[in-house]
Amino acid sequence: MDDRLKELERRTRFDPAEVEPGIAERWLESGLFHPAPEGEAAENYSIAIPPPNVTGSLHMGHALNGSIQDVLVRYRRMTGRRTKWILGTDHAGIATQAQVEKALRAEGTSRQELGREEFVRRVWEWREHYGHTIVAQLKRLGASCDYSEERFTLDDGYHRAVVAVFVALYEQGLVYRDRYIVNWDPGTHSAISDLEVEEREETDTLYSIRYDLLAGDGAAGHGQAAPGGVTIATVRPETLLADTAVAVNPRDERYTDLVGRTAILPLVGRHLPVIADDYVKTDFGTGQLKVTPAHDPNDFEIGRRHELDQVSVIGEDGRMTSEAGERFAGLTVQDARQAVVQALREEGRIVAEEPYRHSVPYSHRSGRRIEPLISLQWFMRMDELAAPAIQAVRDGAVRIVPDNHRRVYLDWMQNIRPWCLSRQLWWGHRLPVYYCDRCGETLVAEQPPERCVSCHGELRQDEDVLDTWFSSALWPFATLGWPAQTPELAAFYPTDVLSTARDILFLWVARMIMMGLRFTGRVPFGEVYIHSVIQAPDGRRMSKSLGTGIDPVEEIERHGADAVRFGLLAMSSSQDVRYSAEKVQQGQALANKLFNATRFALLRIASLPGVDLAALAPAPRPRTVADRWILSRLQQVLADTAARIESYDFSHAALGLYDFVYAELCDWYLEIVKPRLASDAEPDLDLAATLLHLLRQTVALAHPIIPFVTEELWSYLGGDGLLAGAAWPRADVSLIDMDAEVALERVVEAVTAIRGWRDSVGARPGLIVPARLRADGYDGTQGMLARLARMDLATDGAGPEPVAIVAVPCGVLEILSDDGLDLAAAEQRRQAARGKLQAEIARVEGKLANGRFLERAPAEVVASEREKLARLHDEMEAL
RNA sequence: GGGCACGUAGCUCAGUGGGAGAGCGCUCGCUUCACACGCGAGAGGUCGCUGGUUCGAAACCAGCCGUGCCCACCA
Repeated sequence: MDDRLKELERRTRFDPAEVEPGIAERWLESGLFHPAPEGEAAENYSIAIPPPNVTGSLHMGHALNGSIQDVLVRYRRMTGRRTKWILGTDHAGIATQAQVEKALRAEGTSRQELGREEFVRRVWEWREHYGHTIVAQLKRLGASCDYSEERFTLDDGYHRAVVAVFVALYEQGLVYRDRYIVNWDPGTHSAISDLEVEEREETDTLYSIRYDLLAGDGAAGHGQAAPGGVTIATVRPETLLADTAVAVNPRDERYTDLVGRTAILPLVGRHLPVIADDYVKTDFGTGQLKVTPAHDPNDFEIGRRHELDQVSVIGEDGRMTSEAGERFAGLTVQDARQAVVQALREEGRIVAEEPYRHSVPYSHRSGRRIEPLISLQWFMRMDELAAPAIQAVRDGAVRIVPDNHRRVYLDWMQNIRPWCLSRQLWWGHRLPVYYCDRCGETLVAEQPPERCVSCHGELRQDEDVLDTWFSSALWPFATLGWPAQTPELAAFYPTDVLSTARDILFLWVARMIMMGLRFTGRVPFGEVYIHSVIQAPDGRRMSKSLGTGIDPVEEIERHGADAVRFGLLAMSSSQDVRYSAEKVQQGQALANKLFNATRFALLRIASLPGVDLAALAPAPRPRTVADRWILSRLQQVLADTAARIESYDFSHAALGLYDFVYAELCDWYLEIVKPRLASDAEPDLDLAATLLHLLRQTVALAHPIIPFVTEELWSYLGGDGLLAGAAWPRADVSLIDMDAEVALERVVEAVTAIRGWRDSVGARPGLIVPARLRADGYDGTQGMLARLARMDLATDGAGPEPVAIVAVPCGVLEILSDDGLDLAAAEQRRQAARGKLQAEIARVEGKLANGRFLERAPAEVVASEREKLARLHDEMEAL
């Protein structure tokens, strides 16, 4: 026995922490993860990783998606495809800037103090320091990304792609600048897109407020209030200061005579035209609406329709502006609300107050309440881009799995709205937009122009940066060198699949499809796989702030990367799932089981007299029915696993593997062949070759799911090179043997029945019980039955009368001695079994006595029920 | 307001038209010469409720109850 085997003999457990890092290192050094950019995308296999935030660390979502993508990538690599998993990180504008600003505050400084250039330099420094954490964690997970070509959404090449796209879209008229109402986030001090807003249900007070009408429409008695007036309802009285109209529905007969008159804004005295607009609901409140174009998205639209003035009373700092009047200027929105209510109350204008439940917009980024404001921003018109992206999903050029997300995608795309692209941040792709202050010219260009083309004046670059998702939208092709037509682009674009959770379906996936089609003329990926969201074990969101997060890295340290991968894959499904520590445990157990099964087989084979393990060629050389059975089962699990991986059914792939290794390979096959491996027996070279073959195929089959332990075992099983680069074992239909499967199923059932009986009569585990088998279909399996059930089977049919009978498939086992058995104890159990059987017989008999059943059920179902009844009667007989 | 899921053993989940399953937990028994992160045997379920379709429903349909998520501009 060589030294490695001796060392293996001492390792009674698989210790992940001991071997996993070393194996990861060997993979990286092998170059297997870095394919040459050759061939065409159609024959190659590629996945672009959803780029994690550069400041982030691995969370459960990353761990699950990393496991999923790695299964796909490792499987394809083993099937011989040239496979590339494109890796990189996202600069994550707001998130990263916020982190660095926080650090600066801790240092007692701020980005304003440092200035833009220095601040950006500091962020790059930060990225250098902390930006590699998550990549290192992906390596630890075993993710077989192409680490030699890590991209970053802000590196030079990527920036060129972003600028080229922005300029092109501007020239095509899709990107434009507008003073428009945006979702202003006072927390990040920036506009954010609709998708970054989350609505929260809150209870506020709904105030009904009376506005006077100008007497005689301002003709006579100028400034005098007319009787009656209008009553509006609002939850935001502070915005009243910015009202510029009152609106009613044109079909609202109560108010037709009001239209065209003038209301007087309380506290301010501004004259407000009463206008008619379809937006106003006649059945809500009084049917009279205050119109505040500068602070409400709906009112903004009404304002545009009616060319109303825009008065802004809330500033970007979330405080009231001077436009709000001396009395309120400088107050926070909250304080202003109280102050306005107080003032209105003093004037007796509040006619009703009631609690009101409604949804309030909050920033997904900062958690602050969104302040709708009018602001000069860059936008992108989406309808023209959406049309082909809708078509691509409709006609299947992009297939969304599971397909219930398809409609969600289509619905959203069909109602798509302009995208606010600009962000008032410093960290990101600065807009390639240059203004001439002298003549007002706006230039949009890839290269910064020297001077204004019109007047040769000085140019000033726009201060804003692009929404991070704008650069992310280019990910599948910008990472491969686009706009240059690189070999990488030819070899790996379009990618094959995009795997992600559904929360970024619109934010990212839809935009990639639109941009991919627009700029490469092709879909960026053929399939989108939407995976589960892993919730905390109690069903809540996993989040740091709730304290419900579970750190996958800690789990890896505790249980091994294989265990975590297996667990996450086994948990995953087409819907959200709770984190299951048991599944991880199951994965750890599987790794250990496989390790020990291999260890056992190798050590036994090596100790067979005259056998040279190194010279033994693995091959299926079945000699017994059990050999034929396990080889047949192996083919089935090979085919199943391949099919399940290809159809994104990872939980069944993982659990099917577990079942094969545990139940069939270890519990039955290895137990059955143990005597044939006894070192004092004549060496069974066929068995040795078969076992080696079996283990090598099993380990290869399991590799995409649990790569570390299988790689480790591969080195003992004499595989050439690394398993990560080995061939996937294809199922061989010629090895499928239904006769052997039937025979073994029968033994398994019989042994299980006999063990149960033994337990019920209190037979000591070591006790060999004399018995006689009177049953069909046990040719070639009697020996294993006797040994596994601890029976001494009589060979002749005659002999003593049985003292007890045990039912087995297709017959009975007669027990010939009651030594060491408490037969009476079995009685209760037998009664229970009889009761169960009786009920079942009654059920089947009832069925067969039902004329309608006989008449309408398919003939084969009736026949099988008849057979079943006969079998049940036999079993009853035996009992 | 609209949409998508889900409700099966104590827990987490499979099962999509013909005798209710797994892992964990629980009970009992085992140092059986790979693994005690092990082996063997068990207990435990009116498959949310009510109707319907069907010879037959955990599965298909409808309604209800409960839970989760997404989308949405009624002040």
